Amino acid sequence: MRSASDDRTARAVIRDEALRLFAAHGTDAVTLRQIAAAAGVSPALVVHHFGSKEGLREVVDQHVLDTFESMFAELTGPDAPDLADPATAGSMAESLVRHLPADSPIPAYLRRMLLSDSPAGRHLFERLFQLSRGALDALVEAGMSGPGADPDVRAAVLMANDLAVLLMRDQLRHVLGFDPLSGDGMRRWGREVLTMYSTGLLGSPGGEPTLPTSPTPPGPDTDPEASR
Amino acid sequence: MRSASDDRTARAVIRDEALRLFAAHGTDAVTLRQIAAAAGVSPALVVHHFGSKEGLREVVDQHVLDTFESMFAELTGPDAPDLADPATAGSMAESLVRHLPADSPIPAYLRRMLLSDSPAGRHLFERLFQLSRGALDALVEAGMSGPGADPDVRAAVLMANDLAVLLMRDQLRHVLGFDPLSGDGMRRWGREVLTMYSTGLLGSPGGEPTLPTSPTPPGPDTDPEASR
DNA sequence: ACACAGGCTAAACATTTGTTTAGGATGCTG
DNA sequence: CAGCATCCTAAACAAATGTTTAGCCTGTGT
Repeated sequence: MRSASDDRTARAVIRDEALRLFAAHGTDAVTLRQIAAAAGVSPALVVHHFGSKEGLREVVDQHVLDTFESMFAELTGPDAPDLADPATAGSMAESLVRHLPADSPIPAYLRRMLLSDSPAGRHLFERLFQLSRGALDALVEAGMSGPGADPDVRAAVLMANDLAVLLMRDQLRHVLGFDPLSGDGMRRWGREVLTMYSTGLLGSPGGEPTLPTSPTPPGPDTDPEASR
Repeated sequence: MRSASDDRTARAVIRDEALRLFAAHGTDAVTLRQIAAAAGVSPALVVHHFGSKEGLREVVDQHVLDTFESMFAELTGPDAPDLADPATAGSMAESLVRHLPADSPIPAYLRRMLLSDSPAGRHLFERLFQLSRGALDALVEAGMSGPGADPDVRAAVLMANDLAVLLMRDQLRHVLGFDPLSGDGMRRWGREVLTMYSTGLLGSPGGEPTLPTSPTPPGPDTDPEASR
């Protein structure tokens, strides 16, 4: 529901409530009457402003995509944070929740877009893949990663690992007991991931006395084959 | 539609077609009339056999869960394959598609279960987490992995990385150009993941920065590393 | 032969859905 | 004030959905 004093136009209120409901339950599961009720207007007004439910969905889609793009413009823009600095080199999912209020419905909405096979979802996924591909190149440039046997696949693996937290956020919170996208959760999750990225599963993290003997991984190979 | 000679009972045909349609489009998006048409029966017969659409959904759910459990019984059973052997130690998602016909709707159905927040989905996720937790213990026991700073989180990270391929299968196929859960795709994907798990992103510390050119085409099933 | 049970269907039903229609209120402009 | 555009609503509408009703058909046991 909206508060009594709200400087947003009714159109904006409808759009925001639709975004919230779509993110929580999926576009198909939400009815025009639910949206209208949440926005405090009549169902007919929703259609009046957006033409149809599909029209509303497209406006919400674009609104979320615009937010997404403007948020990542500063990550790839002129003064982008240094990817080589492990303090700033967070995951894409982390960057997302860090730039948004904690109760923002946008991460959940992006999750639904990524899981759908709509054109918008595919476009978003391609954008993220480009982003990951560029990030891998930057890591290689900085000497923090090898290109792998197949750089495209390596970039996809890194992206998949990253997005997995966003996609399974609720289930992970349930089994782990904390939200992996909360401030504290991101630290705990990120520590394991960074350890894995830097030394693999066997690496010797500082301060773990109970580790088995094996001093350093054999490191038998780097890039046995060229990229395709 | 069903072929003329089909030894399954109509009840089984309905269940199988419902599974296929549910996996492809989601339970809510599929109507009783679609299921009936696909099974070649009347909508009323579906209700006659299963009471309601919800009853049908529960039967399909249980059918898929039974298949899942029986499939993983042999992975944790008396003569379980050796987790320490890299030739058999595939991911959970891999094991799934390996034990199923290529056109089975079950992976897609499990995907939808994992992404839903239904009790069945949560239960399945917990089962997978237990499985992953046990697999990590076995890896540590075999000296192939450290426990990490936080074993629960490490097990969750490994599981998330694993399930990510299942959840984003279609999108990954779209950007990579191949199905990461096909036989060939699993090799290409698994190679990157195993390299990462064993040595991290940098490989051997003195790794050469330039890509060696190699005429070797993709396809050989030789594992490049994996000490053993 | 007869009754009867089970697999099965056509048709109707109640509800919900997105959408349209017709018009009310309010404020701005000549 | 008159005219008019804008924002908005109540009510009706058509289509689709899950479900119920009533009954057909076929095989089987007595």
